[in-house]
Amino acid sequence: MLEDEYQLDFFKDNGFVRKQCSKCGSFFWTRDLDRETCGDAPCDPYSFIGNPVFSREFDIAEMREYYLSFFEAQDHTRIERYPVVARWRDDIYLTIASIADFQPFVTSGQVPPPANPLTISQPCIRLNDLDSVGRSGRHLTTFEMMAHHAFNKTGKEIYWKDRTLELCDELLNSLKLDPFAVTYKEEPWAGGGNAGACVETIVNGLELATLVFMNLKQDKNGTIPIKGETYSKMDNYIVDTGYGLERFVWASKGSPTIYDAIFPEIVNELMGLAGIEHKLNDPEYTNILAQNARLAGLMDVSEKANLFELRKQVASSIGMTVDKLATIMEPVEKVYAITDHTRCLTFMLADGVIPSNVKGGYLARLVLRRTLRMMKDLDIRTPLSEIVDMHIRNMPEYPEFRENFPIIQDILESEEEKFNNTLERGRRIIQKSAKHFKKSGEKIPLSQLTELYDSHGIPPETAKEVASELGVEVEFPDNFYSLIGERQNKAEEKEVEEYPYAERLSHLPKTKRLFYDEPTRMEFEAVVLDVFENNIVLDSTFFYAEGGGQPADSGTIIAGDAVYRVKDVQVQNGVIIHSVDLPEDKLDISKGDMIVGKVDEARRMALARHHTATHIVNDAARKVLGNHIWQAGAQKFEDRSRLDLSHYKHISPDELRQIELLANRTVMENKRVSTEWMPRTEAEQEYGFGLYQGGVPPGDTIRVVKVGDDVEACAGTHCTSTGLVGPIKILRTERIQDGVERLEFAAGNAAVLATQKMEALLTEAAKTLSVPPDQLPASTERFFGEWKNLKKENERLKEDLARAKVFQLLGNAKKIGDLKVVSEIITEADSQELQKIATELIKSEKVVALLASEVEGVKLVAAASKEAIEQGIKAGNLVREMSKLVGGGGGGKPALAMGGGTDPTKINEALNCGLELVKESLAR
RNA sequence: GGGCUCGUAGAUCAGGGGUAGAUCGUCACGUUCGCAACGUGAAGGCCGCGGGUUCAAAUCCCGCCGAGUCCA
Repeated sequence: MLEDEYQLDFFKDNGFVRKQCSKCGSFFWTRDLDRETCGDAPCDPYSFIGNPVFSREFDIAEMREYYLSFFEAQDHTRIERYPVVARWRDDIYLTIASIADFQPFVTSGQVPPPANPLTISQPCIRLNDLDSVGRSGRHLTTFEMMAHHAFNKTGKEIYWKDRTLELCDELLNSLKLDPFAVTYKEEPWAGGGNAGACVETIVNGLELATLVFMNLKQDKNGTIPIKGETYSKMDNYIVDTGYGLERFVWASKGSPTIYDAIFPEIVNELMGLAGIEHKLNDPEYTNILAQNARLAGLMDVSEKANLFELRKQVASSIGMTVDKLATIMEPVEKVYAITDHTRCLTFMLADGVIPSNVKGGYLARLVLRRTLRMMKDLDIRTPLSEIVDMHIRNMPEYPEFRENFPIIQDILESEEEKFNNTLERGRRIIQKSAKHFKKSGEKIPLSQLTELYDSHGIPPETAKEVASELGVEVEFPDNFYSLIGERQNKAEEKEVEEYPYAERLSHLPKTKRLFYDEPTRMEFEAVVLDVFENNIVLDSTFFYAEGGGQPADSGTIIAGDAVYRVKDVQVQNGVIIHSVDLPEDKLDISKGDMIVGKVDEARRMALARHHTATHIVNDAARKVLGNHIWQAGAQKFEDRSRLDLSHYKHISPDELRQIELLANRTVMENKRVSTEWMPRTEAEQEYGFGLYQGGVPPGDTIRVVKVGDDVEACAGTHCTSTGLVGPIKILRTERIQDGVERLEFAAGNAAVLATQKMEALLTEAAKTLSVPPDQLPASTERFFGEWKNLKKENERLKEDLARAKVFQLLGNAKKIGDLKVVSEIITEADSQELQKIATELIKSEKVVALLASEVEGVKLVAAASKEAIEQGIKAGNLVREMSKLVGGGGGGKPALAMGGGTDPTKINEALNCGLELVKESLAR
């Protein structure tokens, strides 16, 4: 990065000098001629702790308001916060910075910003420093990034670097900050495919703001190298600032940690619940916290080794043993982390994240379970929802939190229960495993521990605790979790296949989509713009191309005498490609021809019905289940449609009926379905991000479809009024993931057919039982019960029969030595029956049984009573040899063995063989 | 999106090609004025569903359904 980038008039005019930090070597600007270091930690310590930098203390709400009104007074428009779930992005789950609100379409210049310049305080969530939260005194999972943004274009500049620095400096001056305390450190910035110059605003060791001047984009052929990539200049250049709201509040208070600065009431409450005295007015106590925070500011405490080093340093500087310090700090750190994590959960859940085991939901569960684990450690038994309630009370500026509280409470309760179940299950699994290894006297091996964690969610710490209760040792390496990470085989990145005719298509204009203007017209004329293989490109079309979960239309294209069946329609960069069945070898069409297109109306209408029905069902589900319902995916077919919804528990049969009723009511109300093309930003502001249920469409204008109370950005074809959808019948539900429920339903004709099909099934089943359908449940229950009883009785009878046969069979027994050998064919007896008879026979003394029957081939059973076994008879061996003769195999235990084969003509031979074997065994 | 684990009696689980088990709970009987406890006994199983391999599948293989869990 060129140093010219930082030679600003602002610095020159305000008495700044450029210096190089004597410690880290980076360049910075300061008014203090004697300054040698850049001001940032670790080059400078946290000197604001116990020494506030502003004229007065601010709490969160005051500071936010101060900042936003300051920039409003400087001609910025205040913008409402965006959700912490990045609904408008498909590349990230959570909003990680204020600029994320405007990516990708505003930053790329494709869509105008909601205002220019603007100011916002955007709640952000970053989970990458999870381990440091609570320990470092400054890390948070959730923070508000206060920002002012200016979106410039070549020739239309709002303001750039000088004005940005000036605004920052004025803001700080208005807060009565010592002008000599602030340094502006040069730091090239890159991220998310963009880059630019950047200035960090640092005061007394604390970075308060980052001022990014984004004017570069990643470019293979670029000439500007930054951090191993090459970049080139963009036409649009953006002022991207980030002021840490929480850090401003902290700096204004100078409290030992950021946590004590931003939510002191909740920290104190939790300290009380954990039985810790949080004596912030005791100088000795605050000194410990302050020392800890100052030193923690200098190192990365997410690593165990560093944490121990921190403890050592703090302990020695205040004259305390490391162990004692650790016993003081650990619970305090956990309280801080719990306070932070619950605030994070408040934002996530209120903004509609449903905890789950995949995707964004997993992040919520991760935070939630970490919190519960720490609460358990501290023996805090308060329900999570009560702590979240404290946060909600603490942030009245977000009324939506209170509104969504009932659902949040419900989610938290079910999550707590799930976690307790998992823990309970985990305990049992460890106990089992521990018992197993106790027998062999081994330690539980690492492979076992990784499986416990990977498959059952049992952290090795828990395994150690539970196993030690049983006296089994557990050891695991410090880098256990990173080992787990390495075990995961990285999914191979699939290369995006380039469409083979992409180059050819790029010269064609975008196809006019006339089906939007005249949704009921199915026949049209158009001009052929290009033909290749079996593909036809037209200037305009009424064929809908596959997209938004709606399959393509089919139909015919007629060119002169030739009629071609359209089998697929796809869109590539706005150009619609009609793929047709190739009749012989070549299409008899060429550029410039006029064709007639006919869309298959029945298919189109069926798809449109299912599409409109999807919007209706989505809306009904939201009304029945709650505001957190979000479409997680959808697919339409001719005969049914499916809709995946984010929901934290199973949809009950009763809820399902309500949804179905409500959906059909919307149909019967016959509401007009309206569609309208709107500028993206305007649509977002009017309807919110609920628009993006079905994904985020590209482009600066989006098509807004209103179906009853449902408003979505959607490019699909719809019925013109809800009445045309016809009946809606929900067919089934399925849980496709934890936190996502799938509804399958049919609309219109398909709904009637589906109902008829179900009715036919019922009638057929009822016919078999000769009862009317409404008696089916009672009858099936009765029949099933009877069947069970008969089965049991049958078994009992077989046993009785077996017992009855014993006497007769023993009478026919041959004497071999002093053994009675029964060798018989029992007609019609299956192997189970043979077994029972054999078992009965060997209850008598000195008996060997060789039984056979001719059922599904040949079944053989041999059995030997205790005395026979003692004389060397092994039923298993007998059966094995006998079975070979009948063309099969068999085996078993000395007392009882089963076998069989496929050749019934050899039954007698097999039995004789058995007798011979018994003789042989005895002879030995 | 990728990986792993598990579905057996009302509950918790064992078994892992060859006679379906344990503990708790339930019921009956005994003991008791009654209860708890105890003793004796009994009932309770489409071994998740569907295919395949095999003489034989709860057990092995494939698919489906359901539950859990880790990672991105």
